[in-house]
Amino acid sequence: MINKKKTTIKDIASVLNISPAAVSKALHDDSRISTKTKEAVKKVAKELNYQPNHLASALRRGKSNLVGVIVPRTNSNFFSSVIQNIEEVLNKEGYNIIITQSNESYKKECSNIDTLLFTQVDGIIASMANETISLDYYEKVKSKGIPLILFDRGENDLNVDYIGINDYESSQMIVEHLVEQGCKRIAHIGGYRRTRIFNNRIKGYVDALKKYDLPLDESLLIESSLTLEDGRDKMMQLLNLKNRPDAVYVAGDYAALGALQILNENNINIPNDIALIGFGNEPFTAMVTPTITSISQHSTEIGKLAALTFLERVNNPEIKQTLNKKILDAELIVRDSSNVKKL
Amino acid sequence: MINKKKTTIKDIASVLNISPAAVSKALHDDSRISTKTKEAVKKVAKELNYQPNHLASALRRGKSNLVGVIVPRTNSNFFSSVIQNIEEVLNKEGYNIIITQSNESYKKECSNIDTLLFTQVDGIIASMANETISLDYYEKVKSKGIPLILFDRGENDLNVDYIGINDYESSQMIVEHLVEQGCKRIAHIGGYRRTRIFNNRIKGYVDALKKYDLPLDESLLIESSLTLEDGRDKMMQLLNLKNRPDAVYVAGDYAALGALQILNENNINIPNDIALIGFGNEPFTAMVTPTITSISQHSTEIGKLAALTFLERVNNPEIKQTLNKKILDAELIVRDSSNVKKL
DNA sequence: AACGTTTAAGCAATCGCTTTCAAGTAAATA
DNA sequence: TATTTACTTGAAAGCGATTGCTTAAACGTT
Repeated sequence: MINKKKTTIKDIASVLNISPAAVSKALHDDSRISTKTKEAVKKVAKELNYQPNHLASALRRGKSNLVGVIVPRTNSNFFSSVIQNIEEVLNKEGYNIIITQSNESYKKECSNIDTLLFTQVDGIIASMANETISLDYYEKVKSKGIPLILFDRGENDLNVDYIGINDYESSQMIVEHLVEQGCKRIAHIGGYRRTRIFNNRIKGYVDALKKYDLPLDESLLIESSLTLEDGRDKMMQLLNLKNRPDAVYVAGDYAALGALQILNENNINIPNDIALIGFGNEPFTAMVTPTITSISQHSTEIGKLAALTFLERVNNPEIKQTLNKKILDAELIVRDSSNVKKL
Repeated sequence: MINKKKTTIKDIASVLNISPAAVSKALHDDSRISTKTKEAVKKVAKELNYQPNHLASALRRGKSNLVGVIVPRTNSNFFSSVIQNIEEVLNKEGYNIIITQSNESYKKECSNIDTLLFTQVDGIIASMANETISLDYYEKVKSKGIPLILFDRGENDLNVDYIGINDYESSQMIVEHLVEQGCKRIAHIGGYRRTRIFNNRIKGYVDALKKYDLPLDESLLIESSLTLEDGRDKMMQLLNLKNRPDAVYVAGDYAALGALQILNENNINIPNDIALIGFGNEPFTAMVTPTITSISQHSTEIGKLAALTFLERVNNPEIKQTLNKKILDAELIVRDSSNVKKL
C-alpha cells in the first residue's frame, strides 16, 4: 500500500543520524549548518518526499502565512481580477490566500471575519458589503493587531489602509464626456449615499453639473441598490418623467444593463435619444447591444497594491497603522452607448 | 493600548484554578466535565475574548479543517456558484475553504496542489484546467490519502469521486430542440476532444444526428478552445463554407457569444437564418441581443454534492476511495437565439 | 603551548491544544 | 463499614517545527 505516514524532520534526522534541529536549520539554509550536511538533508528530504508541516511551523512562529480576502462576490470581473492579482503577489512571498464572499450581507461579512480570525490569518484584505455600515467587526480585526487593508468599498474612518479609484473625478469625466456629446439633461442612478464611494460619485456628478452650468434636477438624481433589477426600475422611473433626461449615468454596470434593457424594450435610441454610461467596465458592457460606455477601475493595480500594502505592513509591524489612502485615476472606456458622433 | 496578547486556554484555566485540559474539554462540551464548570469556563472565555488557536488544535489533531478548492477561474458564474455552495455546506460542518485558480494552466494547477498540500488541507475539490492531461499531480493527492473530489472537468480514470452533468444527454437535448425548430444542418463548435466532457458532448451530438437521420458533415464539426475569440474565428470559418449551417451548437457560452457577435456583424438573422445555442447558462446569455439558448449545469447542486461527497469521505476514511460518479441531468434554457416559432 | 575564535551541530523548551490514563471525591450498594 | 460505581478533574505526553543557548571540535594567533 501507499505510505500514508507523513515524513517529518525527525525521520530525516534519524536517517542521517543528526538532530531534528539540524534538519530544520539545514532546510532553512541556516549559516550554522555546513554545506555538506545541508546537501545531504535536502537529498534525503526529497527521497522521503518530505512535505513540511505548515501547521507546526505556523504554530511555533505565530504566523500562518495565510491572508484572508473578503469580497462581496467573486462572480464579478472586478473582484475576481483583484483577487487574482493579490494572489499573484502574495504567493511569491510565500503567502496563501483564503477567499470568502459576503454576498453583500453584513451578517455574512461578520461571520467571514470570525472565520478568518479563527484560521489565524496574518492579515485581511477586504472590500465591504453594500449593507455594511457598522465597523465594529473591523475594529475587532484592528484590535487583534493584524494588518487590515480595504479596497474599493471601504473608504472609511477606521484609520487603515485603503486603495481605490478616484470616484469623484470619474463622475466628472463622465459628465464632461456627456456634455461633449451634447447632452443637457443628465440623470444619475447612484448607489447608496451612505457608502462612501457612491457618495463621492454623486458629489462628483453634482459638482460637474455646476461646472458646466447645468441645473441640478432632483428628479434626475436617484438612489439605487444597483442590481440589474433595480436598474430596470429606476430607468423606468426616469422614462415616466414628463421631462425625460437625454443621458443616464448609472453608478454600476449591472444596473446600467438593466437600464439598457428598458431602453431597448421601449425602442429608445441609444445614444441619440438617451445616452447611457455605466461604471466598472464589466466584460458584458462590451458584449451587449449597444456596447456600454463605462469606467475601468484598474483591478489589476488595485489587487497588486493591496497585496503590496499588506506586505509592507506585515514586514514593518512597528509602524503604527494609520490612514493611508492610495487613490488611482480611473479611465473612461467610451463605447457605443454614449458615442453620439459615431452613429 | 490594546491587549494584543491572545488569551489561551491556559489563561482561562488559571483564572478558574483548573487545568487547561479541563478547559479544553469544557469548551468541547465533553461529557466528563460538570455543567457548572462548563458554564464557568464559557463565561470566562467570553470575558477574556478567547479565540481558539486553530493552528494548535489542528496540529494536535492532525486535521486542519481546511478544504482546498481548485477551479480554472472564479470569474465565471458556474464556478463561483459552485464555490459558494461548497462553502455553504462545509462552513456548517466547521470547515473553511481555500480557493485557488488555475487560469486554465496545468502548471498553475500543479503549484496550486502543492500549495494546498503544504497548507495541510483535509481534502481537495477540483475542476481541472483545459490544459490538464497528465494526472500525476492528482495521483500525488490520492497517495497522501486525503479525499479528492472532482467536478465538471474531471471525469477520469483516477478512481475518485466525480460530479458532473450528463453531457452526452445535453447534446441530445440540444439537437432534438434544433430539429424541432426545423434545422437540418446543425454545426457543432466543440471543446477539445481530449477533455472527457467535451468529448461526450461531441458524441452526443454525433449520435443525435444519427438518431434524426441527419448526415454528419465533418466540416460542421469543429474543435475549439472555446474562448470568445476562438468562437468568433470558428463561426467565421462556418460562414465561409459554401454550404452554411442553419444552426450552430457551441459547447461553451463565451465562444457562443463570439459566434453571436460574428453573426450580428454579418447581419445574419438569428435564429431564422442560423439558430445558436450555447452551453453553461452564463448570465450574459440572457443579456445579449438576441438572448442565447443555453444549458444550465445546476451549479448549486454540483457544489452541494461535491461538499457532501467530501464530508462522506472524510467521515468514513475506512471506505476505500473508488470511482463514484454522480451525474446530474442538465436543463435546456430556451431563449431567442433558437426560438424560431416565437419570431 | 596556551588561549581565543569559528564552525557545526545538539539540547531542550516552546507554540496552544488535545487526549489518554490515572486519581480523587462523592454517592450508591452490599 | 467496606466496596463499588459514577462522576470530575488533573498530570503528562505529545503533534512537528523552530530557536536560543550550549557544547565540541577544528582552526588561528601570539
